[in-house]
Amino acid sequence: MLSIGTLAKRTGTKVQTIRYYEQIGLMPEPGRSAGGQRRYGALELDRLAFIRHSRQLGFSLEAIRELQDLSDSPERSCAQVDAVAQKQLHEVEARIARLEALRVELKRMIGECRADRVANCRILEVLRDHEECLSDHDRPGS
Amino acid sequence: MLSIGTLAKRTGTKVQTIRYYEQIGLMPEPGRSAGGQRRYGALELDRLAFIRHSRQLGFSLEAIRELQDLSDSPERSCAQVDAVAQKQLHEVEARIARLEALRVELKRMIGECRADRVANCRILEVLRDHEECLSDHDRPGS
DNA sequence: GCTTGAAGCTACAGTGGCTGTAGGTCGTAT
DNA sequence: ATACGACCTACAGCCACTGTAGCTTCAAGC
Ligand SMILES: [Zn+2]
Ligand SMILES: [Zn+2]
Ligand SMILES: [Zn+2]
Ligand SMILES: [Zn+2]
Repeated sequence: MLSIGTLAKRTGTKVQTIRYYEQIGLMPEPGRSAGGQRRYGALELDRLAFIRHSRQLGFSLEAIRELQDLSDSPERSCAQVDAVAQKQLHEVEARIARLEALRVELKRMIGECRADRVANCRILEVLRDHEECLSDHDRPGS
Repeated sequence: MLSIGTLAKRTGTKVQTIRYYEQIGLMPEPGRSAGGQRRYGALELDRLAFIRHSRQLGFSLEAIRELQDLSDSPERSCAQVDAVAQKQLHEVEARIARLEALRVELKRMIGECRADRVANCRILEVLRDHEECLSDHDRPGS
């Protein structure tokens, strides 16, 4: 039986994160010691490892919930699992494309600056006026 | 003089977002109509356009605050502006590298799945065990 | 001048995925 | 028996917004 701290160390997770996963129903409520402290077994260790690895691959907690549910019906076709992964791949590719466009624009901006005074800094000029840009980049953020 | 709604339309911003920028001190407190509604001029329009364009290029609100402050000292060297942009470029490049690794791993996972049953779905196997992966990808998220 | 409906106002809660803190309790080694 | 680290709950905070409720103001049409 593992304490929450030991489980945390074994999976590279913070203690609070494990409690958070329990709170949102992603991790099951574990057994407790006589004094009320959480005690975990191998099952929970595997489950948390699955969650963490999926997070590292960029899956949302919602997607992970879906994958876990699917994983509990071993006889079903894995088409839905594959669909979740495909969707994740598309999202990653879309983000890459967007960031790649930003990269080009930033690099151009920086390359055009003659390292002079703020008054005629090319970077600020571009930031003030999107007309100076070559690509679109409608949605803010990354 | 522009109402907040007109300013929002002109800059492709939501009304609430403008009020939020004011709340956190990124946009100045504007004048008000007799009835207490916000009224904006060309200065505020420019300022908001700068914020929005910087956001589209992925700068954080904190970085934008810094860029605005620098922009107010036109005689200074633009080295600091360039440094902010460089840092942003590095962050974008780091994120691309990370996402690229995820992309490869996801694609491999999906490619190896023989579209059978959940019980032996390759995708779930990889998610259960990072040993199946080729790359590291320590930090969760994207 | 009056009505009406869109647009504005404040204040606050919620998003995702955690992270940090305060103030108390439990477990275990000595 | 005591000390101290690990645990507990509950809640606030992060980023950059977005949405809602319940009200007030503005502007166009008559
Ligand atoms: Zn410059
Ligand atoms: Zn642009
Ligand atoms: Zn499969
Ligand atoms: Zn892996």
